[in-house]
Amino acid sequence: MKRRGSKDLTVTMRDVAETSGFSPATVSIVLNNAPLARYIAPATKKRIEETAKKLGYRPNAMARFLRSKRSHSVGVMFFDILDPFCTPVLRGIENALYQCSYVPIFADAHNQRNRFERYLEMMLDRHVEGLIVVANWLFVDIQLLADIGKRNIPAATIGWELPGDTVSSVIVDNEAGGRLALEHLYQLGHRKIAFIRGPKTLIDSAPRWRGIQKFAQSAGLEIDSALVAQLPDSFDPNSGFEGGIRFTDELLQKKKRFTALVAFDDLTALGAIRALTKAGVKVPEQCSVIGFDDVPLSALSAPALTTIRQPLEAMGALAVNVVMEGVNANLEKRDVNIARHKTTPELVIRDSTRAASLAGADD
Amino acid sequence: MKRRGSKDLTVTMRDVAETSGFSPATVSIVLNNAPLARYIAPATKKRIEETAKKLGYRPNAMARFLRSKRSHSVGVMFFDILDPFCTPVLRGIENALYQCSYVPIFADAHNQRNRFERYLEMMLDRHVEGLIVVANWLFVDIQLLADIGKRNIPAATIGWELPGDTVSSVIVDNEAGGRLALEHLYQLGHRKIAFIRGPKTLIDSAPRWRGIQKFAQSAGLEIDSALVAQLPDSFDPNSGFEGGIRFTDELLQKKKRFTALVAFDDLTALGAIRALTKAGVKVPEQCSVIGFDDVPLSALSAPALTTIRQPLEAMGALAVNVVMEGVNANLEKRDVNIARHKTTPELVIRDSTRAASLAGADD
DNA sequence: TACTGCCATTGAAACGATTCAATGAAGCAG
DNA sequence: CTGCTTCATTGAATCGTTTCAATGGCAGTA
Repeated sequence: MKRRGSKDLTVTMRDVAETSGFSPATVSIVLNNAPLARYIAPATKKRIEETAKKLGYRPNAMARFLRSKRSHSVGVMFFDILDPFCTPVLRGIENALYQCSYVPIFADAHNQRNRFERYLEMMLDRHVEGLIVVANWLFVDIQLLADIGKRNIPAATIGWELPGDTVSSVIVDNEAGGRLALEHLYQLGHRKIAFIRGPKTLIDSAPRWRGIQKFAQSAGLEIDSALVAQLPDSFDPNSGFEGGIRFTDELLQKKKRFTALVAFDDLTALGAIRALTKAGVKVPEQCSVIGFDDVPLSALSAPALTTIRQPLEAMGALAVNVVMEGVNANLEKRDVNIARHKTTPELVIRDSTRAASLAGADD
Repeated sequence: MKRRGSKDLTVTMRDVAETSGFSPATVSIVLNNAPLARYIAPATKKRIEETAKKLGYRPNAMARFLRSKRSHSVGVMFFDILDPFCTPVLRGIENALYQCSYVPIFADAHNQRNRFERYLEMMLDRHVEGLIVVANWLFVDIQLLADIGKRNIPAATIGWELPGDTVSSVIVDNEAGGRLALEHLYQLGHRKIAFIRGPKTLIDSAPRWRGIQKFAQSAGLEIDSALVAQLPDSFDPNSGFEGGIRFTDELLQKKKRFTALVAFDDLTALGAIRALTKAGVKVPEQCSVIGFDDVPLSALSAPALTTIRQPLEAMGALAVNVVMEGVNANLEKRDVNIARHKTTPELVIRDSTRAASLAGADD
């Protein structure tokens, strides 16, 4: 006795085969439209497809994966999903994967190395076909590279680059962004400008600052080092906000005049605005503030934040494309060549910046 | 010829068996600590475990799932991940699943019914052991219930209740929250209070309003219907913000005096604040505003938002517990009884509310 | 008639685990 | 010495597919 276990309501491929009068092999070939399907008689195809539909047959993904060694899933690892940076990226990834009928296996490392490794293991065990790592904080070393590279699973990082040639990456052109930010303020007539630089270990910090410096130089603008602060390293995604408050306070206490402030990112900018407002400095009337990233809440803050936009959703989608390209290359035994994408940042003007000439009497 | 395919670096259970000198059966029993492991000699166990480790054996999840019919994964479906409500919930779910070594399969319906159904199908195909649906917008009907109920996959909804007795739910006590909000303003001395109610189709709207009404009645407070607005139905998660602006504008145009405003949720509150500020009404000096949810950005807004907090992260974790309870019940052939949790909201006082007596001269 | 090639279909071997019934070896009572 | 337990291990079936090589029928060519 094979089936007939009355209560078992899962209909298997064998069921379809038996009811349609063909063999499981034929059913498989037809339903997957495998190469051999060229030879199958149209009538047969039709009968099989109909019975499959009639019985409500759904292939068992696990059996299929086991045999074909394709899991149709991609690991998606975040370093800290609470960082507002991540949500649009997640959306972009999810959407792109959905287009390919791939499923995301979601993981959040909570900025903890062991958690990251544990998840990595779980994903490898599940034979994800690709891996996407969203990391704004520099953190992981060569180990990831080794694990992933060896099993040649196509991988891509977002917001972060890895040395070596085994992992693709999608990042924004931070230098261009830094330039854009300062250029905007400069064109508004600001000359006394304060800066809050990013944490040293954060990979974005240096290029953004470089962009700023380069523009300053080319415009003949002098950067007053007394007006430059730097955020400390931290894993708390809200630390930028606190830092923005703290360093703006310090800046204000120096009694050095400035009419504009470039913040490392949006959260920092929001903190800066909070501090300025509390100190009685009106934004943007008395001081312009510009952020970086354009995280979702920046449009909602008061005043709405002028910022340098990263195309976060598009970056998520791009990473998926890169990974899927790798998957297909593997499949067709082609060589996988990794990609390094640098997306273009965009100035988004809202209400936190204003022309310097209109800025009220200062101090 | 069996193995020795030189390049195949996956080590299988058979490899462990051969190298350790025992049979695959024994290896399986030892490595899973199956019931029969009681009878296995300690020396054998040790040898097997050691060779497994030495060879770097990792069980093939798919083979395991196929045979054992357990996927160790849970579907996690959001109606719109861009809603800031979702992020902390996701974190809570992820964290709780991680504790059980379960993996979340992430899906985002984008508020689209067909997308929801498609994802549901994908999850069923993958034999997720449980399902969690995070929905703030009422949307899906009996179909979900049928699909899930029939295959008796334990399911739980967050932020939303389903009729019937097949799906568990975790929601906040909206009525208590509504009461809390109004009570706070009342105790601050506010008597002329405006309200922006939630969209009709949204399940939270009615109970929150009921809580408000009940408190008003018990306190002898009169609700001026001219000061009550209602958000329209919409799927855009940011519509609350726009709505907050629009209806506050309308309220202001009526020239009816009010010293406080209860917004349906935080985004609405932020919109209201934006509109008030633009109209020259200072928050909280001239008008207090209270929100609902305590989404992450509420702490960062200017002024920081006083709100009714939903324990979002805890709710996510709770849903996981409920589902895992169901999974275990199924496993032990026990009856699965669904749960309906109602969590307690909490007043979070920040900077957007202030005592009415201190409110400046009005109009 | 025999050989070749194409068409349509299928048998059976994987894929890598889990699990149950079976086996053999001891230990012990009668 | 036989029969019964308990202990330690294993053979073989199974989960539901995919896929390769094989099969037999049929038409066309020599």
